[in-house]
Amino acid sequence: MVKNSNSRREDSLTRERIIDASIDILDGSGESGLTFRALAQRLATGAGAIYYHIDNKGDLLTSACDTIVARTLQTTAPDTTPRDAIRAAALSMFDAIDAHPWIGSALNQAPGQLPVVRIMERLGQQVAAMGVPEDAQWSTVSALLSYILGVSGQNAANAHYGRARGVDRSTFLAQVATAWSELDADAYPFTRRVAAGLREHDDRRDFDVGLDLILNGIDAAARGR
Amino acid sequence: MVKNSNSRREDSLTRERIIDASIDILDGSGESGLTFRALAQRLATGAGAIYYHIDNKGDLLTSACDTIVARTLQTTAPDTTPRDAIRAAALSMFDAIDAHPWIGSALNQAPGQLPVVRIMERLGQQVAAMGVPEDAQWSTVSALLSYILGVSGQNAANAHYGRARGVDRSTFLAQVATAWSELDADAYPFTRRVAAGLREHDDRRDFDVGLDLILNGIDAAARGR
DNA sequence: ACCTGAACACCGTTCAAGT
DNA sequence: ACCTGAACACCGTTCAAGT
Repeated sequence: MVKNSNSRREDSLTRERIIDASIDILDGSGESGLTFRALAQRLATGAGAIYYHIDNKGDLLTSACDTIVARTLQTTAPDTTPRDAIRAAALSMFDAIDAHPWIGSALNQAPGQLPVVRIMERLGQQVAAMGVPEDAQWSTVSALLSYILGVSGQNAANAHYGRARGVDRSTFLAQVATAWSELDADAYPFTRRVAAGLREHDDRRDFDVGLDLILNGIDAAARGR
Repeated sequence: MVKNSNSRREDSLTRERIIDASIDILDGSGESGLTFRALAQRLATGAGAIYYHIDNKGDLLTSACDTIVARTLQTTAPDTTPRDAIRAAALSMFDAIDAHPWIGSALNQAPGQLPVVRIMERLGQQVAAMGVPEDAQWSTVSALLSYILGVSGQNAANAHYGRARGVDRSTFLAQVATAWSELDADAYPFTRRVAAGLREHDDRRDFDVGLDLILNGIDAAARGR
């Protein structure tokens, strides 16, 4: 903080600048667009220079993800009920993944790493505040976290799939809906029944409803004994 | 079925043989071990020959995953309560992912594809049997599916991480636990408190508890109105 | 200490050529 | 119809050489 205050040279290579450039590339071209060559070109440097500041590609992706997660959780309302705080944090994560789909994939590749821990910590503090007994807090938080990461991963995969095929999200969902409606009627009655509605479903609302289901279960267990 | 009954030539290349070989490689060397070159060598053929039977690597991975998922769901007990049937299906999926960690990753890369649909269909039929009203079935199934896929993905990532570092699962978890216990005490009280217990936690039991939480929420909602 | 960029050891995929 | 295997267009990562 004190010494080496601001980088005098505007173009000096720092870990922060590398991560910011990575986020730009990831937002613009998706996960497959982030290569060391593309990154080096954007930063007007050599590919090898990046390794002076970054361990490897996994480190780069996790750090970029962590920047977004930290930013996202920071801007979440603090003084509400624990349950509302969990919901607010989860929904703001959903929105962040909607805006940066690659995060969903990055989170699922970084078990126990900082970005996941940030989410876990937020959940854990609020689960404790909800009155969940101490010996049940871990599994409760795990359940919430798994649910959030599961939705994240699927959203990321949907975005990735759509991008790869060069179609937008809704046309991709329409293709899936068509495929589902053509499945065998005896073996897949539920999937066929649900296929038609797939197009007009609101993912964010579905996420919220599922969250409510889990929170109800937690509340019941916390009050139950 | 009728014509071309059994491949006369023991070594003729078929889609099925390719997928079986892929499963062997994935089980033995993980996702990064599955390359077209390694596969071609194992099948004593050229790399390009595989493309005559398989669209691309994604298709290959999804198909290999689907083989395991189909096998897994097939061997699940049929005549129990809907709730028990959901639990049995989910736990057998957990065990399958434990045995073949790459499935967790494959499932999360194949949204709306056959292996995921198989799980969804199973869940959907039992959710309907639980008495969940029709207009709530989709979001209910989505919640269960997201939870299962979330746990899958994390298990797969844990296995992948461990393999990459050349350590087994428990030493990897021990490393994570150490890192967690060294986090800032003010910012990460929950994570630090939980770090010590990470080593001896039973993932399968945690998964079961979380599942119960969601199923309780579903039961309450189904009876509630 | 920090950066350069060629080189290494791989990938998935294609495609002319074979049978 | 099915297979071969060289070739193409990439990757992440390393490392001698520069400043």
